[in-house]
Amino acid sequence: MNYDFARIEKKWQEIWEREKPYRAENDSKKPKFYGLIEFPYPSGQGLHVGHPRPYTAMDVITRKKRMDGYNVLFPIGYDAFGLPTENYAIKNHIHPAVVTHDNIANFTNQLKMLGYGFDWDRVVNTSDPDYYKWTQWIFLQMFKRGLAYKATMSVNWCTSCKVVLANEEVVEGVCERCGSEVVRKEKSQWMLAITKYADRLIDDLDDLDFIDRVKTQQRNWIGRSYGAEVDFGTTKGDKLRVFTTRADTLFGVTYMVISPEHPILDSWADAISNLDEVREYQAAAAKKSDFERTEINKDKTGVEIKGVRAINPVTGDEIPIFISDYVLATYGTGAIMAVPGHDERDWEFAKKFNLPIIEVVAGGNVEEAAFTDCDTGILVNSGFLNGLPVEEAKKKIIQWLTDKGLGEQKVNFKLRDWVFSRQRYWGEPIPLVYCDKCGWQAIPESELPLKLPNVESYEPTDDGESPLAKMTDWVNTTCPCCGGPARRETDTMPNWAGSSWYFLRYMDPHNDSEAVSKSAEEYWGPVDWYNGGMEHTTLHLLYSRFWHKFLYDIGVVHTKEPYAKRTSHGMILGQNPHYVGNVESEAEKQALIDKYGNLALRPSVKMSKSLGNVVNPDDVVKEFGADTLRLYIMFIGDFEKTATWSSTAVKGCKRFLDKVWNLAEKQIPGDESYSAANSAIVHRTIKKVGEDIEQMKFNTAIAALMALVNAYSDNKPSRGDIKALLQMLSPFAPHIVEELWQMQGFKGYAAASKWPEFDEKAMVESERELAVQINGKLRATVTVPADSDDDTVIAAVKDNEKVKRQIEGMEIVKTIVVKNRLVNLIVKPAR
RNA sequence: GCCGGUGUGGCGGAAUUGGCAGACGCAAGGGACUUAAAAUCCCUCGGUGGAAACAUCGUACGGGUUCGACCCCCGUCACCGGCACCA
Repeated sequence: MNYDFARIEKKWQEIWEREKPYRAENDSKKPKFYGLIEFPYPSGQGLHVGHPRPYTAMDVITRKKRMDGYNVLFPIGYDAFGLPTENYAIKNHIHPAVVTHDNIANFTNQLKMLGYGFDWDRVVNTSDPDYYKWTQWIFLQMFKRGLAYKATMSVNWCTSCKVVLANEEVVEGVCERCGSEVVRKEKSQWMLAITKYADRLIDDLDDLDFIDRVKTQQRNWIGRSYGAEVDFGTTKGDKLRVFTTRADTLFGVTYMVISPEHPILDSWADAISNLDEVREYQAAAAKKSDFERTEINKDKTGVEIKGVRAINPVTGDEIPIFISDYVLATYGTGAIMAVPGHDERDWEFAKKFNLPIIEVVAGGNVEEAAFTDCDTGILVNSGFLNGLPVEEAKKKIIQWLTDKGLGEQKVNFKLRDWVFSRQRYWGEPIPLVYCDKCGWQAIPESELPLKLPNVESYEPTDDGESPLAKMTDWVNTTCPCCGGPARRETDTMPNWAGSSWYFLRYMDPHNDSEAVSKSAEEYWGPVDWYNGGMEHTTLHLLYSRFWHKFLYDIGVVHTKEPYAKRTSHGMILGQNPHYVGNVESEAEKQALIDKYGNLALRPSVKMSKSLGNVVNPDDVVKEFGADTLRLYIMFIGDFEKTATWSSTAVKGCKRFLDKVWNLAEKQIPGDESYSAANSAIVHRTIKKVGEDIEQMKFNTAIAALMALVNAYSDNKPSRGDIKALLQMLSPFAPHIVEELWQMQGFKGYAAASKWPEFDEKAMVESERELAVQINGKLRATVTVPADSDDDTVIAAVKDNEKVKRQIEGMEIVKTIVVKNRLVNLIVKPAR
């Protein structure tokens, strides 16, 4: 019979709403467990089927933890500031706060419909003044300690959003959100000095339980390299400083390259004989976007600076200087020493401009290619470094340079400071004012929150001013320092601000005197397990680690790191309607390839409206119920890998729940012990499901539950057998389980019951079937009592008819016995 | 180019980490029940040969180590993700 999921799910959701069984207690004696998921951006489209994957996973984990006796914090909230809402508001002339409110209401309904065990009393909303008061407060603390500073610099500018972007928000030269072209623009911006934390952000990864690909990506993004800065002399008599990781190759420098933006060029202007040519190259480089400059990296361009030459500090040789846009102004010193023999880019440039190539590290052929191996190379043609391996030569030359005052050891990072202002309306106002006399000043903390004023129009201006700039009443204020006239900052914070500390607010969400109380933070922190998307690795995850480290430094939090453990889920893809595998005839296939190109070759693709392959969770719940959706999304495949939604495969999970219903809908009499026939598999399943949940192997946990139910179909389950099944199923399918739990007459919530225990001894069957191999090939199986000793096993094997036939006339030269598993007989023909 | 990952039936995926490859599920085929369909239940389901017993091949490809390899080592190919002139 098919169970009435619609009635049952509604019934239990109402009960949970009323009785709040998932509430976390702030003053509990129990051990705590804080499980976190990335809170959603409340978009107008509502929840899509990608959301339930990480949510259900952490719901299952936290439900299991509750059954293990933990005081669990599993919160939810909304990352509510952001551009899509603002753009929608502009288009439809509705206040973004109203749009946000409606979207949140919709999300809340959808999340409740899926039966998640969130603590609904702790919901946070980043656009709520009671929340962003503390976002502003944290920013002010950074400002007061010099970590927030204003700088005029070349920034990424999205031509469509009309807003600056952080480096992390530019993907392949286009805007991460809207996909429009990103150009460079000179603007005065608030910056956060994340680079001051670069070392700690790398080093502290070592002690964290993050999956490796997250650690690796963060390390690569921060991009620490150890090297040296070296001063080269010039014929102008000044110095040109470079950064290099290969100071050992100093004797091999045959020319230098500086970036087109390098400031030293201006001071050389009167000495440069080909100044027009140089200026022309600079102008051409300035016009290109970063993307264009890196896109054409196959063909290097450059201009020699005639009239000024550099002097190699170790050889005293005069060498030419070039400008080229392959040298970045923003990394190192904006100038490099070129060692074409041992650097691929320099080699390429030297070949093109016919510059000399000197071998200073033996081991390759520098006429054919740059030799860059640091592990095997030995220094040659390098004076006092000759004969040394690369690493030793590096140390020796850096010491030499330091002693002579020509250079020093230096660490460089790819990571840039975080561009923190946005020229948009729907974000946290930056709580600073500018006074002509006193400069930038923080507003008094008593004036927080600095609320967003209502504006007539949210349209950003083409010249890159925030819509707030038009609100002169709001902008004009008095200086908190001298009392004179001052103007408010009109840029707002990026949407990454509110999410950089939200996990702390969940610990103490209603506190109006502190961001989070000391006692709440000391009890709940750090987050024990944080699951989220890989796309946030170098954005939210890095930013929030930075903020947390700052809060640690000023004594707000007691741990160096916000998250003890980080895991990540794979995306849910949709079926590709244009996939060539869906059609039979060759002509149709070719037509699809002609029409859609590479797209036609993929069986599954990202869900999108234009492809019409979007799966709406509401529809799935309506047809199969929330429990089936939850179960299927966990069963769909390896949690870490991308998976493709299959509307037919969902049915299998519904059938499984129907089977469970049919087994348990009638009250089973008796005590709560396991039946003799099922005892072993029940114990095994308890072990398997428990361990699999801990390791996020949800698909095999569910497979084990299905196998258990199949066993119950063969051997009628006892009351105890059913109880164990319901308890193990409870984290995955809480509605049907509570209904059956109640019908069986068990007390309280199944979700509040204690996770069943297993006994290793009870797990093994009394008899074991062993594989019998002859010369490594499977030939038979024998059944022996469990844990039989080798002699018993061998005797049983030799007694087996099939084995007898196989070893007829053979001599057994070796016997391998693997306890409770297999026997391998190595035989050869008897002489 | 560099870093990380993946490759197993028609499909999603298992395999106690070196010990019976294909658990569990989907799809498919056959049967039962039904006036019929749905639902449900039973059987089959990697390839080849064979009524069958059984034999033989089989975890991207080529080699190696081992009594034994999806798993370890060497090489090759393909795909996915991240970074990408970072000196």
